Amino acid sequence: MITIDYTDRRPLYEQIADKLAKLMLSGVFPPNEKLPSVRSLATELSVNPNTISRAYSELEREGYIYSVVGRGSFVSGTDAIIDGEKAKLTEQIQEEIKKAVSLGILREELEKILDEEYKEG
Amino acid sequence: MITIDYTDRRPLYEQIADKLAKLMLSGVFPPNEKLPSVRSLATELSVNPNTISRAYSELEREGYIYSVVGRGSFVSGTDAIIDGEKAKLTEQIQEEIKKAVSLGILREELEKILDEEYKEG
DNA sequence: TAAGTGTATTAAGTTACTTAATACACTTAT
DNA sequence: ATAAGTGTATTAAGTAACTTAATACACTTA
Repeated sequence: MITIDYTDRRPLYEQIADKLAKLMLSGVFPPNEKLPSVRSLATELSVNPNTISRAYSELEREGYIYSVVGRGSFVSGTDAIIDGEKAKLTEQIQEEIKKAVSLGILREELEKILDEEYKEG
Repeated sequence: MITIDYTDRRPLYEQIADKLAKLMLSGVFPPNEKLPSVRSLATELSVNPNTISRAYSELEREGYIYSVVGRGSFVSGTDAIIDGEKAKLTEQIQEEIKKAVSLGILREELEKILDEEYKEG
């Protein structure tokens, strides 16, 4: 479900939180769905439970999930926020692509990046 | 000339290299201009000379500057600087596209932006 | 009651970054 | 020639964030 990329410079908890967020946004974990328990996900990823706990804390702080002692962690509905972020990010990307064009970066270069990032991962 | 932002999560050498790069691109340091010496900039920023040395090494690796023992460090020609800037912008775009993917933005949306910006004319 | 849940604490280990103190070979100015 | 200034390299030590490890607690569920 999640694979850890050890070439990634970011801390594990951040990387795991990001991938979980992506899974939630892609619908693998719909709103109110129960996430894997801290201990089970730690075992699955061969990582310390504290690391998962921190990843979940970050996700909770960002509004993606909510956790209840004794019950588990659950996906919260964040669709409105996400739509806003999408629009903002899209504008940002367009600005950077404008800079790329003026610097003479070829479209093929950017297509190559799209191939990488939209590969599955 | 340069101020250090201690809320920035990146390492000092990277932050300093970035700001120097921007100064070069904005023309504050024209091609072939002599940069501050490792020791003087270290003193000015209250930072260890090794940290400046590493920042300069990064800039040299990226083609922004060239260094000569006994003489100093100098801004490279415009072409080299632009190459460095291209590399940096490409990295930035890749980061944003990563975010786009995790937000569920479809590839087609980004292709549409590319169509707009790379339209001939 | 037993097992599973999130959360908290303390300790130890790891890694990258940073500082510090030197040293070297070289260039420039005196 | 001498002194000062240059980039670069090395070794050591310190710092901070991250990670692992071992427990413990309060709670919920089967």
